[in-house]
Amino acid sequence: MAGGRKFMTKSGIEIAKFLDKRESFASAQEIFLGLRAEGRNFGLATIYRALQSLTSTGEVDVLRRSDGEALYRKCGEDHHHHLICKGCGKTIEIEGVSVEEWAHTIAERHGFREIQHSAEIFGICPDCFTQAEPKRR
Amino acid sequence: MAGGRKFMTKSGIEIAKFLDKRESFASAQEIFLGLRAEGRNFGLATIYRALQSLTSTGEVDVLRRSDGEALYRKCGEDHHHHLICKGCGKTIEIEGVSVEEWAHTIAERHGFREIQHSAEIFGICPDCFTQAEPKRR
DNA sequence: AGCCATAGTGAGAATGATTATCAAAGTCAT
DNA sequence: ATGACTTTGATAATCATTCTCACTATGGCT
Repeated sequence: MAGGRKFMTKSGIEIAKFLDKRESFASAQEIFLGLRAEGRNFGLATIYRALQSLTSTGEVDVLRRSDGEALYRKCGEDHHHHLICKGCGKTIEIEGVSVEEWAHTIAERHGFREIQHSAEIFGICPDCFTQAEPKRR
Repeated sequence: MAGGRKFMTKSGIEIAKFLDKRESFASAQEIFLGLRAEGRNFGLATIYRALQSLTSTGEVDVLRRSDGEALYRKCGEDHHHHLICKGCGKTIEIEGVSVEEWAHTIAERHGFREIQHSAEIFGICPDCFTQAEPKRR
């Protein structure tokens, strides 16, 4: 079920590499600017295209910031959830067996099929908590 | 912690009532059109303002559709999660003690503070499953 | 090498939700 | 009714994302 390696264009590979180096979620615009800062000038359209492709194969995870902007991150391919720092954006992949069970149980109780679920935890990481000042924004 | 009743404008009250009658999440645009269909012509700006106010007091829940559009729903004021039908949008409020515990445990293990979490379950409800054809869209 | 077919790129336009403006209309205690 | 203040809503402005389309790179094939 885990999408296997799919064909990826040259720019797609570079964009994936860029995400590999980050430990936090990044918006398409941040990726665009980040690559530009490295001298790699991709068009926004290319970035969005690559991101779509990467998310469709499951190589990249997406989630929505509260303002609706999409954030992307390169992750392990197996199912997992995230613990995200509201200060610096640092993201930790976590497992959630109890969440899986919970979703399954609830869904069954109500007769729902084709279940998916989302579960993320947000908070302030120890670094940001001690430094009164968050690293980002 | 649960935000108490806050002052609400006249239109805000009408918009809240409109949401009261729905059992599924609605976008701002849907609310706009729905009210208009009832002969209540509010400006979009007014709808968005009321929605902001309602969500800030916790009277209305927000979540993001996969395309990033915000969806609103009048809910019980105590903390809960949602089971949402991907077919008709029908939404059921559910509790998730195990999720709360999970979030708390994980956060503590990593030293995170000021924890929040989100957890929703999506699936096809029994009605939509039997009728091959979903009610909405 | 030269040539075609096809996929990939990117500047800029188009879309669409949300937010900001701001003048006009409503509210209310005096 | 008067003035101080709030609410409203038509419209313009933002901003992320998607679409267009001419142009370029690529890969086979001779």
